[in-house]
Amino acid sequence: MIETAALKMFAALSQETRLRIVRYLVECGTEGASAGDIGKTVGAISSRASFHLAALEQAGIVTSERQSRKIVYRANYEALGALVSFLLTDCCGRHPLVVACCDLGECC
Amino acid sequence: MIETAALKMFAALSQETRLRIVRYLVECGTEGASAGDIGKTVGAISSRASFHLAALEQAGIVTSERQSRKIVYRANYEALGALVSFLLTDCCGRHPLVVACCDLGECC
DNA sequence: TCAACAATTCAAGAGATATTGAAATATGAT
DNA sequence: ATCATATTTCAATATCTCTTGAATTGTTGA
Repeated sequence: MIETAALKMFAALSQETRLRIVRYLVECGTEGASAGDIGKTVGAISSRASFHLAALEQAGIVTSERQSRKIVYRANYEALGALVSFLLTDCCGRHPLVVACCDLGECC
Repeated sequence: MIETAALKMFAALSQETRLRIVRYLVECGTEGASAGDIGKTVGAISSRASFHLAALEQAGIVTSERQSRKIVYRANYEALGALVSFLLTDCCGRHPLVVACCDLGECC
């Protein structure tokens, strides 16, 4: 993962509404959820939900697909995994204290 | 880790200069580095380095300690570990795809 | 076609963030 | 005391981000 991509992802996750969206979509799994559904869940009017969903998609954290009238959003697990990897490896050099603190066991 | 703390840390890491500072300080280990040293390393004039170091300290990502004339900054490995944990567990629910993508082996 | 539903786009305003250079503070050496 | 070093603080400016409500686009069903 390139630094600029990580910066965009961190920026995307640094906003309350967007972080809630991500957590909700991770729960939703491969089914995903529609923009309207997401907006209701996180308490955002349509334009606001749309704004933040666009930001998340721009950052590569979610994907979107039109399904008839609705647009279904899904978490991009690969991207999230890459970000965890970036943070753990590229930023923290898999430092023992970091590994210990995040309960990763002995394998890391 | 509480959500607001994670939001602050993500915001702190979403800025190029600050991300560079963090990566440098992680390399420096327990010795840490002075503000001037950090500024030169990441290419920032003193006031800018100071501004970003304050932001990182505010977010809990680094600590500071005066040593005679210099102020030594150090990476807060516990906080970074907690953030990795938050991202992996609270945000991604340790989803198999995420775990796989970030090369965490079988233990997670 | 027309009405409804779902979502995005747009414009405007408020607020936050980043950069710079100058001034201020703190420490140590002569 | 005075000076040099190290860092922070401040003011001004520019830019980016977020929110809202209204207008627009796209899709489906009567």
